[in-house]
Amino acid sequence: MLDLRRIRTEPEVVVAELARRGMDTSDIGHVLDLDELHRRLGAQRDELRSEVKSLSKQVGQLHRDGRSDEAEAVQAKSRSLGEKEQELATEAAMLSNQVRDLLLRIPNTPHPDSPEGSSDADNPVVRIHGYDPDHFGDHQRIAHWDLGTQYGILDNERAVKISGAMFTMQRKGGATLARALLQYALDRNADAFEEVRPPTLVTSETLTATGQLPKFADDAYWVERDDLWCIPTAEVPLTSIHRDEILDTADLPMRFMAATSCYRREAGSAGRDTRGMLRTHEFDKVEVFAYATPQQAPAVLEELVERAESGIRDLGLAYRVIEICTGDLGQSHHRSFDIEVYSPGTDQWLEVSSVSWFSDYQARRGAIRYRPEGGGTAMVHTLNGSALAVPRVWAAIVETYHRRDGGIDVPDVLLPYFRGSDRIA
RNA sequence: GGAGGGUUGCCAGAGCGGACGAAUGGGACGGUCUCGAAAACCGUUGUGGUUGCAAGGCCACCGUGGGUUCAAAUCCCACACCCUCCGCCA
Repeated sequence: MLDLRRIRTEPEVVVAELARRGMDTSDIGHVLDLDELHRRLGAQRDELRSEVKSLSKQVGQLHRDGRSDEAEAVQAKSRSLGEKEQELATEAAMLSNQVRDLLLRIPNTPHPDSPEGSSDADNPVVRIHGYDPDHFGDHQRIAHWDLGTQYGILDNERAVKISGAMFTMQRKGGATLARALLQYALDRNADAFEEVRPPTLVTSETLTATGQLPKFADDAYWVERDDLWCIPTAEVPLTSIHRDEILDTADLPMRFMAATSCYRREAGSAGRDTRGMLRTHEFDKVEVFAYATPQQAPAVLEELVERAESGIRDLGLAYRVIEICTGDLGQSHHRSFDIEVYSPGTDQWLEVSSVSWFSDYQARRGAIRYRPEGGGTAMVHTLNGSALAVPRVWAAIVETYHRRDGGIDVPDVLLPYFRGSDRIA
């Protein structure tokens, strides 16, 4: 959520910033109009309230003095003022809700350094590591869904029987690999991040703080009976850990990490990437997260990118880092980088990590504050990134580590998690 | 799921229709005293909205949402959460 006060004081600047996303900025004008009306009515309401209060005090005094007849007259006056105040209060509350509803749907402003662009086609590649198309042999040019079935480590046919399309099931070494990746990602970030095992069913308030609600309700699973939502990422519960709190500035940056299942309806992408594990309704991911001061945020962003990137690098996979352009930035994002792993079997770059800086956009939704030097309170900045999203990394490993003479090797860094075996299959 | 008890400021805890943004104690911060510290004493100590150049003014907030009243922390209703007991259960 953007700062209403800032929209009020420099609307042209906010509009210009939002225009970089290529979006229609007319809502800013609506907000401004409604807000002005709201403040006008609110002031009138407060004035009436103040009068009612002082009249009420008079009534009390008159009664104590035994002048009840006079009190009655004052009561009557106060009553009629109170009715008027009620009307204004109702109207003001309605306006205030309208302003908030609009504000919740307006996206974050992009960072000045976020590259200009209108779609994912414009996302610049920041760097490429370990990619040489001639380096991969024919045995690596087999898609993971074929290899997975052949070696009995992927059983999507039965996953579909159990849960329907776009669900996946790994078996044997494939299941071990999925779990090992989580353990690996947690272990390598344990030096700086507190491990958390958060709830994965959350309230609407929680899902609103990070930005999924109200606009993207269709993308999330909803448990109607209990009005709870399945998290699409651990970012959601981690961000809300300190919702409605004022953090100790000395504690910042505060870092958390969590391995959780993530649930996505993938509404609108039916029929896309249906084979294998490239797009599934449920998958596991290790998320790293931080609350920071605005001053700390840029360095933390860099650190999160470096951590996500080195995790993929140490697995021996080819990857590239791209920066998200203004037209492709998610609603809540201020600045973002994606890490894409190269899948030799499908000859595609697969997004395996997204690292983002949200400025104070989420913090304002969740009322997460700190005390800056010089007094008062201010919104913290939130940042997060996938340390490792399992399915696509799983796919890239199975393809990359397929041996010419058959079998699939365990990447060196995962050996500690494979119960003494050095083969996935 | 059933029965009962609770929810007040940073914490503990009083208040149960009118002068209560809220006693008292603790903590924290500042000061006096001291060579220094402790103790003692004095003072300060919430968040948000709006208005104002400012000083300040006004308004809201005692779990949440409604209601009664001239007036609600205080009365009524609903809901949420916490605690105890019973049931069920990994």
